[in-house]
Amino acid sequence: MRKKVTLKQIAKELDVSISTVSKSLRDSHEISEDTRLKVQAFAKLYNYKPNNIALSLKNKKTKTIGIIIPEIVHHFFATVISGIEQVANENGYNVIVCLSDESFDKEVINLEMLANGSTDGFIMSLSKETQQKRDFHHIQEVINQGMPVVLFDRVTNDVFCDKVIIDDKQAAFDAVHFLIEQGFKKIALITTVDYVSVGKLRTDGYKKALKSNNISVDEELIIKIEDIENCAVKIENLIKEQNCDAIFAVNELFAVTAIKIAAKNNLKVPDDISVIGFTDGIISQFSTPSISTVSQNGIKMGRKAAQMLIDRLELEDEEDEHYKTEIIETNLIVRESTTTK
Amino acid sequence: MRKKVTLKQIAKELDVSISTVSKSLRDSHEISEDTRLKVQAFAKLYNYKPNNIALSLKNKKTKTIGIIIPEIVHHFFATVISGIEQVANENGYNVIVCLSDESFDKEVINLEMLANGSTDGFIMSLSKETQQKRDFHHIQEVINQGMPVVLFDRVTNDVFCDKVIIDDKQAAFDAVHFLIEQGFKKIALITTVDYVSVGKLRTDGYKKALKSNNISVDEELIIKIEDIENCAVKIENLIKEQNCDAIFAVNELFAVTAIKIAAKNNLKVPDDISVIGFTDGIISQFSTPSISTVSQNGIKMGRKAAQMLIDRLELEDEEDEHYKTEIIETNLIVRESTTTK
DNA sequence: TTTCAACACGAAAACGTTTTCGCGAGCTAT
DNA sequence: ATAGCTCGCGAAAACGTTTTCGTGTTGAAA
Repeated sequence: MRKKVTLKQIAKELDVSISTVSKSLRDSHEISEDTRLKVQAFAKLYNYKPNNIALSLKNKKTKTIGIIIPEIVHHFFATVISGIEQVANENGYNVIVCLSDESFDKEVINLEMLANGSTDGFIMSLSKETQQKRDFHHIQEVINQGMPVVLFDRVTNDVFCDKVIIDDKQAAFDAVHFLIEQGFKKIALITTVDYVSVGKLRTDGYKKALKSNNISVDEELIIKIEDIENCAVKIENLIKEQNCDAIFAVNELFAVTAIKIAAKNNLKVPDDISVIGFTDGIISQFSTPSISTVSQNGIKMGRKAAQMLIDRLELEDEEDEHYKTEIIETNLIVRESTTTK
Repeated sequence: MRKKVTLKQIAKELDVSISTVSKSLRDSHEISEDTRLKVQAFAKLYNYKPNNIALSLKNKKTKTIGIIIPEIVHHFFATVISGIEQVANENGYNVIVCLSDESFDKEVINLEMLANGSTDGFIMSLSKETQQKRDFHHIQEVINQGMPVVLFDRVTNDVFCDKVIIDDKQAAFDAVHFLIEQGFKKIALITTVDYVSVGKLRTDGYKKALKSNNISVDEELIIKIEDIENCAVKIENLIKEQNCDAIFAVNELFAVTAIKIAAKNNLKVPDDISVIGFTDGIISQFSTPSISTVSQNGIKMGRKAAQMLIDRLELEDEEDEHYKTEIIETNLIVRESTTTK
């Protein structure tokens, strides 16, 4: 087993000082060509690579970005990570991923764990529980310690930092407006409970679209799902009791479930009922019928978030407290689950 | 901005030595209760937390696991990460994720980057390109340096280390055997090119099942997909020209695509043709009809891999070269895409 | 011959820990 | 009174780097 070789060992072998070795490898002009070449040859032979940990300690920079997200088994989050990783890689950064599992405590623990020197900054999306408690002291804490944080998707106004979001309200508005344009009048909404920020915003967009088209909002047509487990019954009730002609769902799980339940009740999508989802994930693309949806462009979101974080890290000198909120454009992808009335 | 406080700063403030502070915080009996409590109170006040990087350097342990996978936007890999993260967390480890993007070069770069002190060991699944080139020197290299490596799913016999796999051949055998039991005779196979190890194994299982049931293997019924882009035409040809009564697909993308194309050609699944996929991902669960499939249990795979790696890390003393290959059991999930003939 | 610059290199500090060892003060026992 | 022991603490090394500064040797200029 050939353990990694250090500067000290090279120095000893070649009978020079550690400084000389270090300088040689960094092509310092202080070192004679003779020595320099000798050292470089030796280093190459033994495959010397500087130890990252030592460098991190010395430079007070880890070149590592911490990502904290609710869960990874979720296509949208996976795409965001993918985007972050691209930009991180292009800039010589690594990413370390922690999952909060939608738990406030885990979010805090992970954050504190990584804040002790492991990362230079964070990119995160809030857990449900955190959004519910509205407790963001842990995030404020790391910001106060001088670590940049970028929030994405599930953000909050209560903490000042860079953010990357989509215009959830506008996107929902567009989707519902599209349905109205196609001639639908009785449009139901399947959304989340209000404390999930994006759910709330999409609900707002839905209502706004109806109002601006002079359709009154019927609360009977709106169902709010708490947890995914028992959503089926609620949706079934909706479909059976209200004979709506279209459904807007705030995520693709709700959308595909609605489609399945419609089929079960002998309603064909899109002939009998049109459905639009949110998030252009695997489900929307591959289900039958494929689902018209609002594309969030997770890759772009991740890339943007990473770029903002790295910019702030490399700026570094004086930190301007001028935080930005970037809005990633969405677009409506029309597929088979919608038609014209 | 309250920067993180260090031992040195505490020592200075309290006018004691660094050693005294360190020992106090670690409840050393060498320190009088007076001093100990004083230091602890002060440390708590200033929210002292030891710097991970410094600890890593000192202990020569990072408590970090490197994960290198082909891509993260892939439900199976996401579940594996999820499983790894669970066990890592339970044991006080962090995970740092790198994506090879199916590229050999990126795999090498990532591996070398992380091998320079950033992680204690690796969990990885080979990129397609790596499997094609059959070049594993980079992996052997880090193993030689004394870093444990656990390979999962896409593994190779050419490198000696711990592995976690499913019995791909057996699982495929079971799936095809199930189809035969249901009365199907003309069973097609949609698989990958042979250098993808798991694709090859599943193909073998398919053939074995046919033979053991005295059905001859018809190469016309087997199509091998190189890249996902142009799989549709090949599958369409298959469905049109061979009137098979069932299809076994080696992943869920192939399966769902087959179903879509069947529908396009006025063949109903499962009435006209039965389909079994591989990988119990989002698609299989939510497509219509839902897809019968072989469940790989990614979470379990990830948990097992992490446990094996950590065991080896904590064993540490003498490394027994006795590498194990764990096999995660699979199970056939029967849903709507299959029926009886 | 003296002076001074250039050259080539080494010593040491610094990053933040933990841990071993040593040392002085105070006490007990002979 | 003195040896020896315990207690409480500090100095220093170690992990692997980079970088500043100092220093000795050499050669050339005055």
